[in-house]
This record gives sequence, C-alpha cells and structure tokens, in this order.
Amino acid sequence: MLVSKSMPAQNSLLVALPYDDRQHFIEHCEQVELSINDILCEPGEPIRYVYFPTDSVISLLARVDDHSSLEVGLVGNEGMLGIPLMLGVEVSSLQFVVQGSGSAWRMDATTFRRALQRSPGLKLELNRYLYVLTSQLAQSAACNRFHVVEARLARWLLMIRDRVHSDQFHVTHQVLAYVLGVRRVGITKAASSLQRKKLISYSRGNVKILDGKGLEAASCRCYQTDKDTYERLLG
Amino acid sequence: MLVSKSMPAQNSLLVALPYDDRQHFIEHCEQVELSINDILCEPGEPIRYVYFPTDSVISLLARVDDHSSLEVGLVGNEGMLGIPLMLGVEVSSLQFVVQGSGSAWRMDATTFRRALQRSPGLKLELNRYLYVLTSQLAQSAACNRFHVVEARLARWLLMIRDRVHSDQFHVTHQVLAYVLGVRRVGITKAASSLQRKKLISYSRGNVKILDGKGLEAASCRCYQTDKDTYERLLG
DNA sequence: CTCACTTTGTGCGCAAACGTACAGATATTG
DNA sequence: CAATATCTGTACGTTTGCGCACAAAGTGAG
Repeated sequence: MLVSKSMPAQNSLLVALPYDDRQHFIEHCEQVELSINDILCEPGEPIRYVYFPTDSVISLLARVDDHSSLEVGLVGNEGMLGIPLMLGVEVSSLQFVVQGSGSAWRMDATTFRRALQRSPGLKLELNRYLYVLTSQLAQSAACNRFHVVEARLARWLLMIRDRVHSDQFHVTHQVLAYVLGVRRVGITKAASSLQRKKLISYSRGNVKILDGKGLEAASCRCYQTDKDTYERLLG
Repeated sequence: MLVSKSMPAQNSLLVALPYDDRQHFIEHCEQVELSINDILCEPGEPIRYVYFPTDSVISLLARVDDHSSLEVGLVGNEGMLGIPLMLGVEVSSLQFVVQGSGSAWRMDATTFRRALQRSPGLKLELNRYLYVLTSQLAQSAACNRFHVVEARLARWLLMIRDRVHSDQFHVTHQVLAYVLGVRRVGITKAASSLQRKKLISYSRGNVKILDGKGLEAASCRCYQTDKDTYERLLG
C-alpha cells in the first residue's frame, strides 16, 4: 500500500474518478513530500512530472523583465500541476513554487499521457479543471489591475487557508510581496492594517486567521467568484 | 464557392490543417461579417458558435465589479474564439467584443464538437493554440501589473496592427480605456505622448502607425514575448 | 552569550494613475 | 445650416504604490 501511516487528505480531482480509473492512476503514481520554497519548474523548462497535491500547495508565477513576478494561479488538493502536458506541450511558461509543505501524488510525463489516453473520465475531469484554472487566471488579471493591495492580500490568505485546510500557515511579507507583485513594504502596511482590524495575527511568518468572515469582507469579490466557478464545474 | 470576390485572408489555424480536414471543416462553416463593437458573447452566456477570424479581430474581456473591465486576450486570423467548447464547457467566463470589422468562419457548437472528434489534426492544432492563448493571458496579467499605460498602449496598437494587417485602423480613446482598464484621460495622455514622438497619429478614432520600430521600442517586451511564444508553437 | 541573519516597522520624497469637471473641436443628422 | 452627439485636450486635487534607507526586534548557530 502506497498510502502512509496517517491517511493523507486526498486530491479532489482523483477522488472524482470512477473507482477503476482511480486505482489504476494511483498505482502508477508515487507519493512525494514537497517543502516550502521548493521550485518544481522554471519557465522555459520541460515539465517532467505532473503533481496532484493532497495537502501541499503550489503557486504558479509569471515572471517578467527578469525582476518582477506575479502569481497567476494557486494549486492545492482541488487541482493539479502540469496542464501543458494535456495540451501536447512539454514546456512550462510559468514557475512552480511550493507555498505550503505537504505531500502530492506525482507521475512522470510519459505515464501521464498514457493514462490520459486510457481514461476518458480523467480527461473529462482535467479538461474541466483546465477551464476553471483559466477562468481564475483571467479573474486574477482583472483583480490585480483594479483592487488594492489590502484586498488582494486578504483574498490570498483565504485562498491559502482553503488549500492547506488550516487557519495557520507560514509565509513571510517578502514572499507575499513576491506573489502579489508589490513591494515588501506594501505588504507590511496592508498586513498591519488587517492585524489592527483583528482579522489576522502574524509574527515572523507565522500567520493566523482570526476572523474568516471579516477577512472575506475585507477581500475583493474575486475570492467568492473563484470558488463559485470551481463549484459550478467540479463541485 | 463560399469564398467571395476578393480572396479573404485565411485563418492560420485552418490553413495549417491537412487538406482533407480543412475542406471538410470549411464546408461545415459559414462566412460571417463582424462589425466593430459587436458583442459576440456575454460572460455567463452559452457559447453558440466558434469563430475563426480571417480579417476581423475580437477582444476577450474580463469584467469585474460590474464596472471595470480588462482585455485578457486578442484574437485575429492567427487564432480562434470558443475555446471552452474544446474543454467540454458551454459557458464563457469572458465577454467577446469585435475590435476590428471583417469576416470570420463560423461553426455552431454541436458541429464543432463533431469536427473535433473527427479530426485529430484539428485537435492537436487547437490544443497548441489553447496553450499559447493561456501563456499570453499569464503574460498580460503580469504586464498589466508592472508596465505603464504608455507602454501597454504601444503594445496594444502593435498587436492590433498585426491582426488587421494594416497600419491604419479605428479605435477611440474611450475604447482603449476600456480594454486597457484605465481612465479615458489616461489614454489621451499616453496617446498624445506617442504622437509627440511621431510614432503614431490619430484623429477621432482613426489611428495610424507612423513608425513601427519606434513603437516597438516604446512598448514593453511583452509584445515580442507573445510573438515568440506563438511562433515557437504554431509558426 | 554573542554574532549574524531574518523579519518587520517607519519615514521620507516621488511617480503614476484616479475621479471629476469642463471646454473646444470635429462629425453627423434633421 | 443648425442642433446634437462624439471625440479629444486640459486642469486640479487625491490616492495608491514605488524606491530607498534605516531601525528595531526576534531567531538560530557556534
């Protein structure tokens, strides 16, 4: 049995598969542990594995001008990593960075392509997921354009919470600045504001969400919109 | 013969198909004329047709907060409209607005799905295009976050030029403000600056690119990056 | 314990873009 | 030709975020 001592949280996409397909799929996976700040792929590099996180979280970052970067997607146990392989493309245009430590199912690219051929159910499911991810990407683009840092920060914290399934997690201002594409000082200001409002607390990277409802109110509608999109197509 | 008096520019995705597939595909299409500002689809609505522009140009817009909107994709004869149907989804999350008058091949959703089944070559081609479009979306997201209005405007004008295959076209400051997600006054300022530099001229919506090379220099690298991505995968 | 490092807070001046309002210029239409 | 609508230019104060620099507080390794 590949599954370890403590039964890990499962991956939603795999859980939704018909029993046989799921068994076959998982038999060809290996379980791997991902650590925070691990880089799973650099832009321009070939994608060697697909990942189905169970309790890890991975951030998709677009880099521009060699300096700046911006998160354009966030993947936890509701999703998967390695979409381009579904489209017959080997190369990633994005950087994959682990934002939350934990485990994931991993499968090498060739095996994955065979599995896709074999299981129409898997293909259907992943196509829908690809649609959701793209919709969220478009939503993020607009969000980044129109919403202030404090609201975007609130949204991001909620998104992470949903994916690590906990109100506490680790992330420094510096990293937040990186994913939101703003200055570190901009995060400090926004985070201080959220803390003053008793919505969160944090110290040296240890973030705790104190008031989820309040944080939702402080975030932009994009958080809810994303969740709705996912629910509608894969819920 | 469906093709009209003046042989229209063809659609690159269709041209790349094997002869038989292309013939079969086009026989099941109709040629339609699209007029500027036509809205082909509203967010949340079902997608009834796919479009393969020949000399028309369509803008993909993400709306947010009911007021603001932002272009996240631009489709000319190098692309197609109606991606979600490839993924088994009927609903668009974006608004489709015609930015350049002209014609396009149109096919209804059901026929399109059958055509996809029938032609693996078509599927392969469109999968690659989907990858390109997604990469460009991610690029745009970062671009909108980091680059100033003047550079983004320059980029957009070049993108339109490439898709209408002409240095002259029609677009008002108001519309530009809409697609770039800024104030109309912001466009006036940026456009005036480009005009002072003798890169473009315009009057009441009639834009003319005077110095393409200069305009590229004034735009951000994103313009070239997008072109490279397309070339690499579909060139 | 000490030293080096990481993380967070604060304080400037500056640039880009915002919201709003109004005026002039150019088409279009009756 | 007159009336109306569209398009562009300008102006003014405000907000958000940037770049930079430095200080303070917490953490961990030797």
